[in-house]
Amino acid sequence: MNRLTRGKLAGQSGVNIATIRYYEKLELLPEPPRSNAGYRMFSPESVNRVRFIKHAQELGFSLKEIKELLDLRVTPDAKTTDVRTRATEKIANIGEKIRRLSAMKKSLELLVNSCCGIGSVSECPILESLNSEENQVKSREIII
Amino acid sequence: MNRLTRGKLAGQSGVNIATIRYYEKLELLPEPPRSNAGYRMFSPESVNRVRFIKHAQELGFSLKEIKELLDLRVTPDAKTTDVRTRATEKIANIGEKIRRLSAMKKSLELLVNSCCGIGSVSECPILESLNSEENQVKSREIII
DNA sequence: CTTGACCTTGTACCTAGATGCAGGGATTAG
DNA sequence: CTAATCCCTGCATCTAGGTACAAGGTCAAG
Repeated sequence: MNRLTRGKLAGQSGVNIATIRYYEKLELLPEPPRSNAGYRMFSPESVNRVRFIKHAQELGFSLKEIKELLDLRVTPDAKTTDVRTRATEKIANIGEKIRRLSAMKKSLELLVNSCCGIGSVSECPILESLNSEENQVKSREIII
Repeated sequence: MNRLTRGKLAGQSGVNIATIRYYEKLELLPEPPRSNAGYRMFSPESVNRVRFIKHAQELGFSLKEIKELLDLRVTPDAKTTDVRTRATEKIANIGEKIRRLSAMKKSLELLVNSCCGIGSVSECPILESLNSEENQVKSREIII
């Protein structure tokens, strides 16, 4: 079955071995079965789980939020509508992040393009992304 | 000129007053002029700066990275090519974040859509986003 | 059957980011 | 004028996330 010790899991997912332990404590990783000697035996999918956690952190999610994301699934006992509600909230949340990142990207692209021209560039170009964000919020408010 | 004390800046940008002080120490905020009594007099634009910092944090940027983003501008002394290089790197970095968030969003949308149907849902749907990420990486590698 | 590299647990420590407190001055409302 | 409320500085503390260390058990190579 090719199960992994804690060290192997850490190595393959590119984190410190103590981090695995920490994630176990926070219940980000399911409690793994143990060998006779008491060694943890992680499933190979755990590697993806740890990688996902690291990626999600880089996207600004806290470990608590990441746990919520990982817990989003349809199980026999879970109320389907509840799962759907939570998932929909997350989708909106993620959409907002994408919109903000896009605004930042756009500002930087403007900066790069203006570098070669004579176009006057604002004092702090990236701050412009905030303006476009606010404009979007305003227009949404007007619509609503 | 409508300048702001530290408390006012904190209030208007929705952060704790001590946070402003902390950001000053890290040079995320330019050192403001002082009143006769030694009070800080922030410009109104500082509010946007602080808001930008908070937003960028939610997108997974560290304060150090945020400083780099804020420092991206064309100045008489700065080498234009250098600014452009750094900005281009940031753009790529942000693009990657957008791709990952989009993958996560897609997985969750799949989950929500499958909620009402009979479609079998994977054990942990959001982890699927990783797979699509990796596929993209693989295809890029093949191309390169 | 021993040695080195791994595993176990508990506990202490570290960094980033933020916040609180204390002791003293400035400002403003009554 | 005085009390409340703000501001100043230096220093201590807090949380999240992560690491390190120590004392002991296990396993695999030689």
